[in-house]
Amino acid sequence: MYSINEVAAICDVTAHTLRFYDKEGLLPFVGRNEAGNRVFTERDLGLVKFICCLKNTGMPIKEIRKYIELAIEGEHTADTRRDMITGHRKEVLRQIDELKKSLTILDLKVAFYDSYKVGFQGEH
Amino acid sequence: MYSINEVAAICDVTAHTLRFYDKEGLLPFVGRNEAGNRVFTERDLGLVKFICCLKNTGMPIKEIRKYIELAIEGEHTADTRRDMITGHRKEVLRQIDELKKSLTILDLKVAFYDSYKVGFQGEH
DNA sequence: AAATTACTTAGAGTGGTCTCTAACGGTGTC
DNA sequence: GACACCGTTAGAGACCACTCTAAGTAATTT
Repeated sequence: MYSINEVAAICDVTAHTLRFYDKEGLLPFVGRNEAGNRVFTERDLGLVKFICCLKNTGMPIKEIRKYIELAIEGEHTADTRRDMITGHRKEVLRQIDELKKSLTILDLKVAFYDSYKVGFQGEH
Repeated sequence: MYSINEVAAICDVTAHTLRFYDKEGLLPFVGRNEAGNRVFTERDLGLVKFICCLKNTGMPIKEIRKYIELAIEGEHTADTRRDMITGHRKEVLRQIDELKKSLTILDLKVAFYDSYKVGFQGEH
């Protein structure tokens, strides 16, 4: 069992952010103790980690909520969820590809600065 | 010579965005024609493309402005600019690395959904 | 001459993701 | 009992990067 601050530390977010996610419907699975405080099980922690993975790869909160809602709904939504993840996987591949292209441009720029240093004159 | 809309089309942004960038100090090098309209040279286009490259890889507008200001300042800022780009290059490498890690997690999830389909029962 | 098109400006509004504040409640230790 | 500490809520505010509006100018087409 984990407190909100423990989960926050593990997932590298603030407790504020987790409460914000809860308010946005991303954490409907989280239970409470007698005092009304959020209590995260090991399984909850795993889901939060996955939510952070989706967030870190640019999935909007709305779509993450949709995914969570489907997960809560039950087994019969598994196909839809699989499709969401494979679709998002493609998007992540696209992001990686774009970043790699940009990296090439940055490398060229650095190469220019280096060539400039040794006397080559060109445009910047 | 290019109009704002031509540059917008080439760089896959809107003219609105280019004017916004201008207002933010990202395009101080762009000239005007007799009518007061922005006119982009081939060299300007190259710089806008590079600005978009920086933006697409997550460099904040403030930092891009700093880079542009240095470039305008002259040759003696070349070292600083080189450092900015190599620093940003590292950041892009970090982004790619993180995306690849996230991709692995997504792959595992897809694999789970597939194993689930053929009868394996586990956590979701 | 009127309409259309392309551009201009200042400035307001939007959307997303936090981020923080204020006021409060319950638990543990001295 | 007092205080620290961890948690709660509603809601305001911040920040970024646009995105759009309103009102206007200038050139071109019909």
